[in-house]
Amino acid sequence: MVTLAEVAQHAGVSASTVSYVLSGKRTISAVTKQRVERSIQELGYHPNAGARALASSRSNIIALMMPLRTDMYVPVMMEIAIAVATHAREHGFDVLMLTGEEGPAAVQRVVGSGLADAIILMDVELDDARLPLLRASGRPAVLIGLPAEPGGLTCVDLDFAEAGALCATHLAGLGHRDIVVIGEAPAVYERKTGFAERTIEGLRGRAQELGLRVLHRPCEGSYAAVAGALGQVFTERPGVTGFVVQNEQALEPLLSLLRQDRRAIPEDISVVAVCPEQVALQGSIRLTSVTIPAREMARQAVERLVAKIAGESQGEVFLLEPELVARASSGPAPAGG
Amino acid sequence: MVTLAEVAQHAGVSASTVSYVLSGKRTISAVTKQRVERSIQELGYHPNAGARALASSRSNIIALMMPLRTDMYVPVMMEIAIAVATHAREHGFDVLMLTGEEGPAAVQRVVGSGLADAIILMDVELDDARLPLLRASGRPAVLIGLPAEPGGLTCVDLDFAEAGALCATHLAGLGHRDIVVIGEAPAVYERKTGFAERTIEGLRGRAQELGLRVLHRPCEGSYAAVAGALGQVFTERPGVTGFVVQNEQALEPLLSLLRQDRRAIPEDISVVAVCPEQVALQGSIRLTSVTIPAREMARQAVERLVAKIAGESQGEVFLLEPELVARASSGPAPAGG
DNA sequence: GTGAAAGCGCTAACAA
DNA sequence: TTGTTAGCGCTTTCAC
Repeated sequence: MVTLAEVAQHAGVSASTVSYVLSGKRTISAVTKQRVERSIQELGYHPNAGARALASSRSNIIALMMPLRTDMYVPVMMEIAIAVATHAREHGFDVLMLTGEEGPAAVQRVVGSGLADAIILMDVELDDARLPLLRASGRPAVLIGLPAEPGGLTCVDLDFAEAGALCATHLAGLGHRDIVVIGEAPAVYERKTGFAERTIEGLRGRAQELGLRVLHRPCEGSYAAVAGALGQVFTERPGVTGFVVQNEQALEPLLSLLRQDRRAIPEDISVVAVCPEQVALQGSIRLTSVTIPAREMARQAVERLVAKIAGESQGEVFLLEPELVARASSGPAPAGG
Repeated sequence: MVTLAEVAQHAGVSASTVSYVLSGKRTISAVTKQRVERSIQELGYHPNAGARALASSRSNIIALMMPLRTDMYVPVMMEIAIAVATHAREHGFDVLMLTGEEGPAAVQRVVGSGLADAIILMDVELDDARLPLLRASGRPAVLIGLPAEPGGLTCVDLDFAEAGALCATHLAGLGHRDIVVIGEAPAVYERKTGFAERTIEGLRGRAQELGLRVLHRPCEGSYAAVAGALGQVFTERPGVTGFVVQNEQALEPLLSLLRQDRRAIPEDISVVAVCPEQVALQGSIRLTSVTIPAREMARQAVERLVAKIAGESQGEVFLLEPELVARASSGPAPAGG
């Protein structure tokens, strides 16, 4: 293994000079710099991560804590994780992947040991057990999601209330009066992550202003569950003309069932989805949707975190402005109402 | 920050004793051990990861290199990643997530710096640029996937050839004579990851033995692409009665289109999928399938890697035996042929 | 069964 | 602009 000392010797300079060439924390003459860089090349030197972390008390690692449930919401999570890793690298950080299984203790472990300089928490619950530990640790942290009490922590999330409101506005603008929301699985609401609730609240508020009638149905993503929900919905609300769907898994079953039921989209029924753009585009019909900007959330989370590590930022809540893109799945409410 | 020295002082023992209590690498009297453990508790001590890595030249970190493409094959990748992290923790390792963007250089970086003790590579291509670097580094590594030249490297993968063969056997056993394979997107074949090719080869070989006629169609996962492929297929092979699908995305569109086409499953058409179990179970019909055992692959990869880190294992190829589970989507070939 | 002490490879004062 | 040096907190050999 090549060490900094060997590089120094090979280049005929002191160890600190090599270190400073690497870090750029002090001005080095062009010649010296070149000599050192050449030696680094020739010897194939890689700074030892452990030694560096010990001496500088910075590991240049960000911990990313994933959700507890593997099955849920998967594409978004994956997209966020990859984007976090990518942006972290741009700032010289690597990403340590923590799963939920270890529980809140994982926070203490990686932070207490100095393994990670900072943490990003995904899938934050309203009253998340990890938050007290995080606050106590004093380490920089960013939450992707919005707990009930952000108090001092930095949060990045989509403004789901506004997302819901946008759906209501869009459908109302097209003349719909009676709409149904197919929501996430009941388990999601039970876990109290908040985003699903915020969506429906925002939607309900706007619906009231606009005189829309709303029925909300949490629903599993399986074909059978969607079929069941749909059956009930059409019984309870025969006049429904608009669907808002916040449940990736339920989307294809829903479209498929409506088709079987000879209800044309968007002529008879309009559908608006809250989902990642990719999902809105890949199905049997291009869906009008409010995009969940996974990458942008990841980017912001990393930027905020890096700023905090550098001591340049305080706890704040950043809600991304949602955008509704009208595509082929929504249109004017049918005349007969 | 609490250090080992402080714990030692608090417990009235030497630093090395505390270290040995922690590592268990030498016998300690019960009393001493208890005293030390109490001090650790009381002071809230966490061993410093950097110092530990420096002194022991072991980081207790495994690097997991994800695929280059975010969009492809996502649920399986996510499942593997989570399972790798979980099993790694069981062996005291954390997992560093590397994305493909950094390219093969990432291998050198994490391994050269001692950041990671070992690497797991996902989404391995037949002629993967990372492999020479990996071999040169001499670090323990496990590939999930099977390159053209494993030479000395440990590989874990599903025996896709056998998976393909199982599909042929199953359909032949039900009396089908004319089958179509809906494969992965052309891009997957172009990338030469090999698994898709191995499947079709295994299937073709068995099909020949059993007198099956086979048409293979790579296909994008979009609804439109599947519709196009299906149209062609029924023109070229009007007598087809069996489909084998190795393309998660294409599954729902296919089922939906067959339904629209008034072809009943399994009465008119049998469908066998190669996919994760979850995918086979969640759709509109429970699919006969060969399971892609993501978790098992992850588990094996970690076990092999840990063995290699401990110096107990050499390079070997482990192909997991596939299993076909007959469910509702396959049945006897229709009588009329 | 326990302690003393020499590093591990690097960073960052302090000096020049 | 560069060099000298004292640690960073831990592991592990050597000694008892």
